[in-house]
Amino acid sequence: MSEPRKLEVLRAIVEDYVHSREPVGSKALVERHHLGVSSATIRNDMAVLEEEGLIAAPHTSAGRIPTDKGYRLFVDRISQVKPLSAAERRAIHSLLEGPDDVDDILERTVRLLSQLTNQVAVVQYPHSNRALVRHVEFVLLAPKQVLVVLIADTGSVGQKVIDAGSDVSDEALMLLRSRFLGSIAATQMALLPQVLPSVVALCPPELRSLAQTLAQGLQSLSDTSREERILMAGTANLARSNVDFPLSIGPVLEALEEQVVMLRLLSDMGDDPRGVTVSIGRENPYDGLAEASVVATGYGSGAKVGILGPTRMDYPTTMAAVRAVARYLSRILGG
Amino acid sequence: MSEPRKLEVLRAIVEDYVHSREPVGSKALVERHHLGVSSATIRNDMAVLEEEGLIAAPHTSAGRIPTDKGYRLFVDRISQVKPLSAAERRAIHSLLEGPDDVDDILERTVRLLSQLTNQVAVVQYPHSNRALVRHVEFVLLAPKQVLVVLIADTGSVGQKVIDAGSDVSDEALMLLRSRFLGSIAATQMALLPQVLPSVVALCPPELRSLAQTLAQGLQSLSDTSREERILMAGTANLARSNVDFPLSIGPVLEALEEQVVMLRLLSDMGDDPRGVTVSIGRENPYDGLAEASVVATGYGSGAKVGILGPTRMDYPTTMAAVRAVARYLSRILGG
DNA sequence: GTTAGCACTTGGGCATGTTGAGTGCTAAGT
DNA sequence: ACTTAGCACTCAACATGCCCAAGTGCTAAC
Repeated sequence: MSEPRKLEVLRAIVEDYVHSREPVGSKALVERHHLGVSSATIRNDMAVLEEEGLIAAPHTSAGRIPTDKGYRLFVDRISQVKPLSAAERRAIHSLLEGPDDVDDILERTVRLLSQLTNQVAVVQYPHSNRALVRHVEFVLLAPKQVLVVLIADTGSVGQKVIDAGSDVSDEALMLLRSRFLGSIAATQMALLPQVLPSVVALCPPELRSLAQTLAQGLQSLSDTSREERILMAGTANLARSNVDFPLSIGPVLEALEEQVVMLRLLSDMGDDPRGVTVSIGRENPYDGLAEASVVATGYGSGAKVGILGPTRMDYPTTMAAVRAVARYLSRILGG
Repeated sequence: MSEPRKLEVLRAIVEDYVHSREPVGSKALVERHHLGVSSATIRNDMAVLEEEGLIAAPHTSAGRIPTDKGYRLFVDRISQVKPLSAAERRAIHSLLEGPDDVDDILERTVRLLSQLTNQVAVVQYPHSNRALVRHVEFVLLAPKQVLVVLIADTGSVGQKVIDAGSDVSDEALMLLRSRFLGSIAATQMALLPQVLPSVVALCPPELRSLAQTLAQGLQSLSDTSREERILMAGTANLARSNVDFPLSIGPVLEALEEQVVMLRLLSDMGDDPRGVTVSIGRENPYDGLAEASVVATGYGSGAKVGILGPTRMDYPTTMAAVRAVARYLSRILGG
């Protein structure tokens, strides 16, 4: 049996199954695709594919459906990236318009991606490592509570309330503010851990403890606060595309609500900004996603965008959409 | 037939149905509740209840289930508020601990409420009308782009990128910042619309246009930005509590994703902070929620907290949980 | 290596029968 | 004027049996 045809058969099976949601048999296959051979030959090929664990039969006399492994091969070696339609391009383009507010852009991006793919779209807040410190503000909320605000030149604002331990005076805060601002303005966020200690060290002894606490606050804002948040949209698609429920949505919704889970999931995936990464079914580390696939890619300086949907999804189109959106996102945010 | 018993029968039906998820018949009713009469009598009563549109039979020889109208009567006149369990009280109490960061608190609140009720919990960002302006910051991101930051004494931070139209100098921004700050620091957010114009008027003519733009930005931050956002948690409960799917979750998820819909829904409900408001099934203005109920109440100075679940829910317990959470929230946020 | 043909398996659809929960009604009891 | 026992009736849910179509695997011929 010829190797190319075997792959061709697998491709046909995947495509038909994704389209029809029903196990596909040998006869239907030769009808819909003009492979130059008869159904009997296909049957032989399918037997081989089944032996190799690429497809499986739900019961004796039904057609075959792709396994996770089958999808994997399909994605890796067979599928061609589908070009986007003109309408889709236009939709993505319109993202370029409007205000440059990061939150706004992400919000619209995730919405767009979910509409484009009919799946749940997920986007991680962009990494701000390369962003520069633009402004620092300390605001006294209560005698012992200070609001620390860190503003980046990208327009992203981080905030955090910290407990100072003892009473804080407005004057002390003013002084520290100008000290910090003078030392770290226009430095990269990523460098804060190295710069901050020296600022603290230079403070008058009686303010050193407070300065230390504030520095910690700033530092935590620089790395954790934003990057560890995600935004999502399109959860309703889970219910829509699964009218007959091959994918039980309960566990999936749980996973989506646990930002920690999603973040791990995303960061475990490669982040080659040119190619998208696909994680299929049980390849996912999280059990609730055993029947789901994640298609994601990096954008900007390492954050992720992607979608989550049933294993039975149109990978070529989805991958194209994710990739295109990631590109535009990189361009807009100047990653 | 005695009026009190009729109500008693309705209550028994509602309680049993909520518990068992199955139509309840006359015989099962007399067995589980010691109403001092026979099943035949109950049957008569049920016929009356059906005539009045309070209960309905899914098909000829099945038990009855409550209608929206039945639930309504149950909620309004029959049900007793259930006290919370000790564990529940403890869980709510633990909300008091931890940092006073508004976002943090809301996040935890909504999580807690969804666990308490096993429903989808929703909370609206608190109204900041009575909050005072604590700080104002203008940050130049690009030659024509200014980031406007408004910080309240509650620790809430509003941000927005605005387009200045023409190039802006750092000096001009500094000047305007101190002008604005001097005029509006410690004034109520709600008063900004009245105060801001005079600040603009007092600016030097060449800066007036920029000042106007900035003032607009500040004002929009003071009212819209925060109050019109909602936070939710527990969407997975939709799938869990509906294994047999009397409630098709697709439309509900759609509604939940549309913040606008949820906001209208919440604000259309009464906001008596002592009592909770319930909107049952088709009473909801939104079609997708025809099989869902919303239990909500106000907290602080007018924002809402609540839950959304299937019409068939345990109203007394749910209402108790919502009310208790709203009280604590009011207390913490000092509404 | 491919194909036609064929026997075999099996889930799904359908028609039919049975069961049991539940009703509504009537007539008798208090 | 209520309440109740009794009974005939209805109907979803379940079960049973049957047939059919789709699909397979195998074999023998090309």
